[in-house]
Amino acid sequence: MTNPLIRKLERRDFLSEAEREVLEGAVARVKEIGADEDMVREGDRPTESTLLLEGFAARYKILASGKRQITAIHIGGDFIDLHSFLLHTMDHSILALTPCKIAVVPHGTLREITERHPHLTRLLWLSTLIDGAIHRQWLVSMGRLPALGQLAHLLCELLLRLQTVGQADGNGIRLPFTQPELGDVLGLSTVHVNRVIQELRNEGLITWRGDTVTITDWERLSEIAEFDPTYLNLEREPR
Amino acid sequence: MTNPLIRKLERRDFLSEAEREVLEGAVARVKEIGADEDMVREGDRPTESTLLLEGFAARYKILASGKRQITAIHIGGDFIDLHSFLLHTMDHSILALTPCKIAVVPHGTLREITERHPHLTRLLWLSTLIDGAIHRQWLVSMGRLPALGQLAHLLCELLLRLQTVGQADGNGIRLPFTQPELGDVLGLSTVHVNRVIQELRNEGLITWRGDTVTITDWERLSEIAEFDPTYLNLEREPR
DNA sequence: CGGCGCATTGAGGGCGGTCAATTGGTGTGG
DNA sequence: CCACACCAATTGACCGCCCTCAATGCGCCG
Repeated sequence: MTNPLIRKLERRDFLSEAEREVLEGAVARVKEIGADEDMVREGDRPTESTLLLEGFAARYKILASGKRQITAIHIGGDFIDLHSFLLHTMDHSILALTPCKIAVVPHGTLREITERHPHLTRLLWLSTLIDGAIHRQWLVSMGRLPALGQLAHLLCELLLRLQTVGQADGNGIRLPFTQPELGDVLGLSTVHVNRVIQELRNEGLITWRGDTVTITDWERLSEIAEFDPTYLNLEREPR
Repeated sequence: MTNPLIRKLERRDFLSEAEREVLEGAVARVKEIGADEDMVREGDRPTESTLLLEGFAARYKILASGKRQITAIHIGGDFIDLHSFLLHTMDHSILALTPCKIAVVPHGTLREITERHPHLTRLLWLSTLIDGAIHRQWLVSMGRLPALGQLAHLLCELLLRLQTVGQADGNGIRLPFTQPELGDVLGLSTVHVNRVIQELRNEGLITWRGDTVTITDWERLSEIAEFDPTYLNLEREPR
């Protein structure tokens, strides 16, 4: 199996054979994580970073009220806590939403990459910049879109991101999120998430059976979401 | 005047004399921008990045409804669109909230830094990671805090960030934002921003005269905000 | 002096929250 | 094998935070 990070980076730039080998060689070991298990916890100071190979993971913070806000959803190919390489102390936790397979990369290896492989370093940097661009887009959706548009936007984004790593089936994707989890992503209550999902269904924009979501009317869905994929940086060009 | 970026980075790590010189030398020229002027526009493909020396700037997107969401506030020392070095196409615009003095750094110079100065590269990368951490915190505030807590959190954050670059006067800061602008930051209406400010005032937590805000009760303000500065990465340690 | 945008205040309405109950699927222990 | 617990999905009733609309006063600038 090809490392999905390589697939993700090659969607944005060209990797040399040597660079691919460095990436493959950076993996110290592969680990399995159970669903609902924390991979990293707030306050930790990890000495290695984890690359998500399979499964879904989420960054989150818990508030004093017990409420939870999920700030990112990660899929195969995402270098989940590459951040901790430079940020050191985790200011949030990361949770496996499904059983996950992860590759572990020691921070020492990452440091060596920054010392010896400038182009590869730029691409790793790029992947964290794309994370930042996604954060900004979520801020826009949360701040200024009604709940319906916000959910529509999330679905548009996830379809494109999953397509990028070959995990979409046409306009259908496997989305193993519960409605309470979706509420924590969107900053909404479970009840309201349920109603908004039904509205998208009733309008004929999506079908949602079990954990499989199919976008049946991309045109109208992306219009409701005011979706513009620029922020996902899907252009392949030298970086 | 010392480059405030150097001050910002030295708050997080130690720079060598050579590195300081590289940073100083990276500036191609210094420019002045008028208040309310766009520094970069959505869709642009800049060939240079801008470092904010003095003033306040904001990243924002405009929606179909005409609504605006500000996704970041930048202060002196922030390398505003360092992102464009790797992201290439701007997916949002950047606005000068006040008259600004900026330093222009060509992308070619940044590329050379990544080729020759790995440690400095890591620190520039770090500064974009801190931006990302701030985005995540804003997501938490927007999603799960009531308006009062959200505003309180913004004030706590800005006080610490301005202190870091020596722009605070004790617990007082100069905040040249209008209430409509604040609304676009917080995702609230102007009317509600006004009411929430008054509540903070009436509770004796802050004073707000002209564009000078003083935090008179940090204890209670940070409690309302559930403020934890970890995400700002104010620790000085090797990166 | 007149125009414009910001700060402020009041009135009324709606989007989304809370509380609560029902249904159904799943896992567990008696 | 069933009783029971637990959680996700769904629905209804009601509530409240925050929005919209509107008006007033004020400061700044042409």
